[in-house]
Amino acid sequence: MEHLTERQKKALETRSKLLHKSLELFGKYGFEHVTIEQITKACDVSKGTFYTHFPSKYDVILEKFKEFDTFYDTVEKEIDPSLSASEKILTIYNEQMLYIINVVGKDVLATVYTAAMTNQVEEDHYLISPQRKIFQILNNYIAEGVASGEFRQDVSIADMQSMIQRCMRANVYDWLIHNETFDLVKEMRLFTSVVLDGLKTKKGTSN
Amino acid sequence: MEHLTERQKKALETRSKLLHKSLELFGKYGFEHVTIEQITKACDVSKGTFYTHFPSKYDVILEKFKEFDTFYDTVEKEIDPSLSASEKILTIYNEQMLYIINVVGKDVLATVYTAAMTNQVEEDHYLISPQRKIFQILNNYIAEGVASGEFRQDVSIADMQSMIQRCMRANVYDWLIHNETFDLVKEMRLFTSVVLDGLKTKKGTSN
DNA sequence: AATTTTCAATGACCGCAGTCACTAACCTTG
DNA sequence: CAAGGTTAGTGACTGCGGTCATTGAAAATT
Repeated sequence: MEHLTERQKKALETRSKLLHKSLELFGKYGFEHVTIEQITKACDVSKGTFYTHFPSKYDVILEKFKEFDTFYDTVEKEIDPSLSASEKILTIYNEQMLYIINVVGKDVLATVYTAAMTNQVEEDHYLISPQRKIFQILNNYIAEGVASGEFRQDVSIADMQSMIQRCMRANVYDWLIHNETFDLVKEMRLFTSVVLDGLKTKKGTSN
Repeated sequence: MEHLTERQKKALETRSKLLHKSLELFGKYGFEHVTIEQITKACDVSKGTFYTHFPSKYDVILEKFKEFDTFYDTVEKEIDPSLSASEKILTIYNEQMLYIINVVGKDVLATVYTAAMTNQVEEDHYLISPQRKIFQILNNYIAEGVASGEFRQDVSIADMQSMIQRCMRANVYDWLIHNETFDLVKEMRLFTSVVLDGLKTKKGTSN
């Protein structure tokens, strides 16, 4: 599987050319406004060739999106381990939102968020896959917060994890539908701290 | 504007025929699997006629969605005024989720939630329009809760309103992407009560 | 070296949402 | 009531995502 034939090398080259040209054009004109023919013409291949390398136009975006996730490897290391669980969660979400705004962009996100609803695959969408580094990091922080007594004991860890993840999607989704007039970093911070507050051990009366 | 000519009456009839047949077919086969030609053929009109009455296939769904909103008129009246603001909010969300599951359905919702992201209209999408009855009701409850001291004073009413609305979209969105394995009523209740908890006046120490 | 197999690449083709120049029935106006 | 204007309705057409039978050159087999 290491030694590729001449033909396979050529094919990988074609694939990579298509991938890069697609992303370049999506970035320039927006996902919806780029046609497959535009991409393939710019790469001097036929339309069908695109589909020998990608199942659909959308899969190119998904590939990029997955690539973005490597970002979290670096982020985790830069977080001060002495912070409380909630502070760690707020910090990582802060970094994530900045990354989304400055690197990922609305176009890619809207495409992924749409596909997660529409693609009626049997298995769950990558967007909510537990494989994603960001979720693994978050889940550790939450488990940490529960263990240290920072968070409530009467809600299961799994429930907390899904709520805190949902928290993120809630803000990103709202950011996508509120074109402008929405400071994603600020809104995420406010909303998430309210949720984290609700998940913290009560010092006063409960209910 | 009250007396319609024969032609206008005929046109309204055609429109209504198209609307009902569309919804019937969408309900039977799913939005994506129904073509405009199927609809128009079933109504004995030409394809173009559909577009003299609706800007797009999606607008039929939106119309139905708006119609669903009349549901909240009845709900409001059935809510016990002596309940606390948070209990009122939880109750109305409970009713809304049941209604979504049993009447509105995933297909309609996924279409609306997708369009809210994709349709690059200047103005905001109906989904988040302050005109919606459900938001007016919610906003009253929230204002009530702030006035009565149930909710924190250090977060603006507008911020609370948008957070509580976001809370709903968060759960509905997650329900749409977690095909099955998701009890919308239960999840909504859990998540919303955490958020409401975070918004309540602290009895103990604060941070 | 000759043959068979494999598979990346091709482009005509399909299905469907949406468009638009055109028609004719109906409505208004003098 | 005739002439002119309005508009619901028409269907061929466009654009685009995606498909698939076919091709030919490279790879494997003999």
